[in-house]
Amino acid sequence: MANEANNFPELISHCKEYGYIFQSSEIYDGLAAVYDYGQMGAQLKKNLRDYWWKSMTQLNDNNIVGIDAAIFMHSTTWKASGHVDNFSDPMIDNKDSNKRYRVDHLIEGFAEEQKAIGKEQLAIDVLAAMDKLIVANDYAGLKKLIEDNNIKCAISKTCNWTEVRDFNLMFSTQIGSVSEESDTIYLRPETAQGIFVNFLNVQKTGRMKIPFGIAQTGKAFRNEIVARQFIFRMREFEQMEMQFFIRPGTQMEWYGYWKEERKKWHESLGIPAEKLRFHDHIKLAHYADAALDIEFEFPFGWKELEGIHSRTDFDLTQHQKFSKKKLQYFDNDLKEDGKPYGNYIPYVVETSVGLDRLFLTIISLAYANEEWTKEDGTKDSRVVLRLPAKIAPTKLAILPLLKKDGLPEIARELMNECRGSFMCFYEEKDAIGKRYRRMDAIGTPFCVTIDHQTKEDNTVTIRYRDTMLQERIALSEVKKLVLQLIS
RNA sequence: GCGGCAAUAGCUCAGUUGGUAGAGCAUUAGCUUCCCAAGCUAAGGGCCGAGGGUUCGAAUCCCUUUUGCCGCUCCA
Repeated sequence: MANEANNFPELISHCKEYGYIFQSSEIYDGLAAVYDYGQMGAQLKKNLRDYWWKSMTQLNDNNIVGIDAAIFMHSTTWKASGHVDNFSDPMIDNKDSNKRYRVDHLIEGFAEEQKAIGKEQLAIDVLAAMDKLIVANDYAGLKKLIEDNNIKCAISKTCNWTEVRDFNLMFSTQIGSVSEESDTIYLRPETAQGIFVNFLNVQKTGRMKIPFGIAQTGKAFRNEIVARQFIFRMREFEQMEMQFFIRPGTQMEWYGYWKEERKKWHESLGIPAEKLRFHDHIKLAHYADAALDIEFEFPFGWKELEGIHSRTDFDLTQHQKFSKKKLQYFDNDLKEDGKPYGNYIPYVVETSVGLDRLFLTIISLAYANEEWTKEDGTKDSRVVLRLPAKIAPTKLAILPLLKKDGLPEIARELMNECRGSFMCFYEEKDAIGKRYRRMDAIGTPFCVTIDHQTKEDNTVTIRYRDTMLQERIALSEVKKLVLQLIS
């Protein structure tokens, strides 16, 4: 039935055609790796976000509260987190070997070689020129310096270089007066730091007792050099993450707990277990003592959907150091020896999902271009989005069979009854079959049709998207039934 | 970033050796229609991704650029 072949380009067209996703600034030829969500997409994305938020906070047994921190943060935040220092060096690529070098390392290496063969003055001159250019941020000058001295790639032995580029992943801007260095601020490259800097605020004002979690959804920004595959890797994206604060030494236990818990959550959205897998990180980031990805099999391969990281006390320790404010917790629970655990900086286990990636996961699973043979032997087909009813943008389409004989009036009445409880769509144009197909294409799980019989016995036809089956139910039961089916 | 392919209406595409754009579907208005699109009538919609060049004349040839997909690379 469904297309087994790679239907990714088809899915991208469908997303555009039915108002799910548009390229940003499309009338100006677009902006690379930035996308807008349309009228359907925005609602689906909101439903996914709400579903996550509710299951993390309202329905969770583990004492989790939500916050909404600003995108702008004090610039010292990113010094503390390591984002500034680890990624601010100009880089250059060799086009033949595809090897990437830090520009200063490349030139220093050349100077060492010159020194070794006795050309000390040249080495000194080159290094002096480099220092001047780096201070001036003169990237074109650096490239010229490399070319003028015929500095070669160690692998390809060629001098075929790209432009010199700054590989810092953070976007920067100015706040207030634009002239002073200290006014440079960054668009957050991750939402996590907004939680860490608020750790004590939340713990104290919420009287939170360890273990507890702080959840947050929000935009983050990364100036990716290569950003591709539709909405999978975007320069502006939305994260849904939760930092779970725990007693030191218990991190592996909680890491294991959240790993399983989060996989189950994805399965609760109808993602088949065989399309999900864990991928343990071998090379760990500077902040983690254990890390894994929950991967999904996207149309273009297995890729990260969510990250689970045991971040130790790295972040809170760093913020304590840079802010000179104590970020510790007093644990009154008693140890085996009868004394309280006392003061400590909590350890953290993080769960972090990309909302846009979850969106892509859900919609790529839902999309199907189906064909079948009818009883009379003719072919029939439809394009359908089998979105789970609980997150579908529109839940119910209300369709008068004809736009006369008082049928629209009954339909409008039902619309008014239901629209306060869930998203409804009213349509009286075109043949009923055509309207069903349109609802299939945007993923509406239920359609209710009002016909002449409705006027006689107050019953309607409800038609199910996935099975295409219909049944007759009481008009008065519609709202109750749909509410039950979308919960 | 490197390499490959591509860009014509909302979508899928056609456009012959260069002669100032077409189709199907979709959309809108109306008719028809008592439950699964592709009946009827009419209408709207594109200066061919953008800029420059060659030419009497460019969607078509050349250059630059933007955007997308694929492979490699990258992803603290």
